[in-house]
Amino acid sequence: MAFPSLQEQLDVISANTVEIISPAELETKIKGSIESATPLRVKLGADPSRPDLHLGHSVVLQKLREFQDLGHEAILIIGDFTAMIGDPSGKSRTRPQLSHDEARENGASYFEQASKILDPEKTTICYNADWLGRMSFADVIRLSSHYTVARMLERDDFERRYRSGEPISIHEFLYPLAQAMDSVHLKNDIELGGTDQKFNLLVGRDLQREHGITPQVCITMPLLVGTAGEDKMSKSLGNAVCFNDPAPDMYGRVLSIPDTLIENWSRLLLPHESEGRRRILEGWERDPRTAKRTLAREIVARYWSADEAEAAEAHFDRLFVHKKAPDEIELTRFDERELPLVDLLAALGAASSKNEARRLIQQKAVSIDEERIEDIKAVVALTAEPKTLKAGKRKFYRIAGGGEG
RNA sequence: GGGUAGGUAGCGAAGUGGUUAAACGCAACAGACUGUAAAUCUGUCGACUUAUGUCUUCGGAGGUUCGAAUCCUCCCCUACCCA
Repeated sequence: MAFPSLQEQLDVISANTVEIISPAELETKIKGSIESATPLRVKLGADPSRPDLHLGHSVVLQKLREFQDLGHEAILIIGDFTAMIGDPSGKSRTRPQLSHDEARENGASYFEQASKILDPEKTTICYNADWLGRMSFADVIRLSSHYTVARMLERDDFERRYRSGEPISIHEFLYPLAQAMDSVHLKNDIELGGTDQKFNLLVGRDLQREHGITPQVCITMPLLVGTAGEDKMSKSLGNAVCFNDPAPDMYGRVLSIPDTLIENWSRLLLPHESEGRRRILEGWERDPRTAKRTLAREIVARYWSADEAEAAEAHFDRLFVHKKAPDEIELTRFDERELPLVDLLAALGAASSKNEARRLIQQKAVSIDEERIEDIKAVVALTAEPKTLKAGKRKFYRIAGGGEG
């Protein structure tokens, strides 16, 4: 196929990037690609130990998609080998060591989710256990001799942890090398990653060079800030919007971001040519409410559908703007004819303990059929006719009793 | 192998014999406010009971004491220094 012109490609590729190492090499590679009519091989590593993709992942996936649309080859590497070892880095010490099957399964799930952004037909998937798993201990030692401790400690988080006295396991030093081996194996032209991957990407570059391969160009993308507006988006921080979040949840979560994030999210998460993106960027300062609603609808539409986005918005308005109960709530039927409210809340899962249930009641958070209940000893009559129970702002239940149905 | 400093609730961090279910901060939850939020204010934040009492918690196991997160013994874990 014919590739777009050099300038066209450079414009698309460099949009939203934080750093390109190096722009000159990128240009050379693109030129070569056009001349030889050969697509560039663009690598993106995927961590299968966390198979829940969220909007943060989409920033980099989107960039990979842009490469695909330019006619280049997208290679998704599932790090099944590294996941099998288990990565204790930093806070998540409980990160599980996955079995090979689990890692493959998660990898498949990752690909399925990523297909909401990527063109699955044009995506090559590799599993790095295929080559890393064949290395002998001697191979690993030889590999590790390419890098020094001092250079490893250049990495931001290693340096920080070392200085603050947090443990760093030896094998963590091997992760960048393992990832770099992927680049040596694939002989890819470009590697994408978030800014937190910069060090790892550079190791790949070095290692390729030492193996006599033209070093990859490293492209880093910004890390998306999470819904709370502070830290980067991450599942464990609870500030993520996941690809698989139900449409109404997704809509609500996007709508709850601070106004200051509207512009950044729109730039990073909506396709360039999108009409909504243009409207938001033009008008968000004047009317943040409308802009944010547009943003939320666009995002939901992308992962679900336009119809579901509309429905999610209607649902949200009903619940939070008009403070009404949602249309459809699952009905829970009890055998008893009456139950203490406290027990009821615990049984429904609205509270994790009876103590917590009492607290909710005392805090005026519980109502039945729009009627607030403040007595912690209240007993609820369970009739055949369902009642609507509300606990807090967003927990709704429909309850009914009487075994006779 | 030797030494030093540590391991306290989801996280961070006080507390070194009793009035400590354990200060304080963050997170979380609820209420008020609002365009959803954020910010702010108020409150809650081990469990069971609802009355104010019981039970379980301060790395683990024992022990001393009327009484221990706090003292003793052994063990496990982490960081740093020396070898």
